[in-house]
Amino acid sequence: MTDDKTGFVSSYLLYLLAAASEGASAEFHATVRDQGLRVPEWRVLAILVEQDGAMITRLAKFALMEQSRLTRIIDQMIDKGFVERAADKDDGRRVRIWLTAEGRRRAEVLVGEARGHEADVLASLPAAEAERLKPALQSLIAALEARG
Amino acid sequence: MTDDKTGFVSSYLLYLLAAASEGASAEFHATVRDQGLRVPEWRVLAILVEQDGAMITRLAKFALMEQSRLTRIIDQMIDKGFVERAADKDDGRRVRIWLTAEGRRRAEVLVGEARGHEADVLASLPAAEAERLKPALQSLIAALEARG
DNA sequence: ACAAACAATATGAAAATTCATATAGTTTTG
DNA sequence: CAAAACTATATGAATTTTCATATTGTTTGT
Repeated sequence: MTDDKTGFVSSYLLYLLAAASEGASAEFHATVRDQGLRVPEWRVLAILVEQDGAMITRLAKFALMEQSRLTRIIDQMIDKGFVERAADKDDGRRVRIWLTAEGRRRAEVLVGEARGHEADVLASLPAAEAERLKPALQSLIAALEARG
Repeated sequence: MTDDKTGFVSSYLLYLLAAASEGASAEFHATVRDQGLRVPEWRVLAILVEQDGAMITRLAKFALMEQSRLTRIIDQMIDKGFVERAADKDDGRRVRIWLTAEGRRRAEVLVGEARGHEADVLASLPAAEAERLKPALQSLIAALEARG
């Protein structure tokens, strides 16, 4: 960050993406930790709010993490009383994860704060740029997916 | 990723940033690993190509990782013969990291491939969007830094 | 209906990461 | 100039993450 605006790294797309992601997330992650949650737990909760009962594999894909890691995070979230495991009755291999009442409460509070923080970040950009940012990212993500 | 284009998460700025970063990086990280390097090692090499002799703290900031983690990664890179440690002679607390010949060779090959991959990713976007992507990210990063 | 191929999750063991703090060197202050 | 405050790096110990693979259940092909 400090100086060196000319080198390879500081104008390299993958670095810019990582730095933007890191920088923006760090702000909100402080809020998450203040509420006694770890970042991966917050990610799972956020997904479940709208996809309650999702299977492990799907959660892992969305939360951008490895399946075996997610499995262990779910273990912890169960211990903390945020979610529950339940076997899918049509396909015994599948395990579906459901929010508990407490989990949903926590998730909803955080989602509200996340929306606020997002608005805040976007507000710190020129309006024209703020408007184009999310579509640009969505289009990049779609392009990446399209290449397999 | 699969469906659900409407929920909170899939249009949440921080998620889009993380997903774009993850998705784009995953492609290139395969190349990095094929060359027997770990991702954090590649990050350090890329920075050193243009900031050889940087101190630990600065490297950590640029490589977006914690100092104590970087210290251990440097240990490994020394063992592999990619970099060397040297105390700063003006300030004995500082440790500067220098590329070895082998380290520079590796770094340069990878930087070349990174440029190629970046061009490739940008080429998979409409030209108008490709053009605006990096400036948009730089402006976001700057805005985030400005808020401290 | 059976074997083979496949899919979803879990788990052991090794390795990496984090967190708090120790250590060593430098600057500031009274 | 000594003590206090600070800065840069390293390190122990606990925790997380990864990687490979085991386990369990399902689908497909014959």
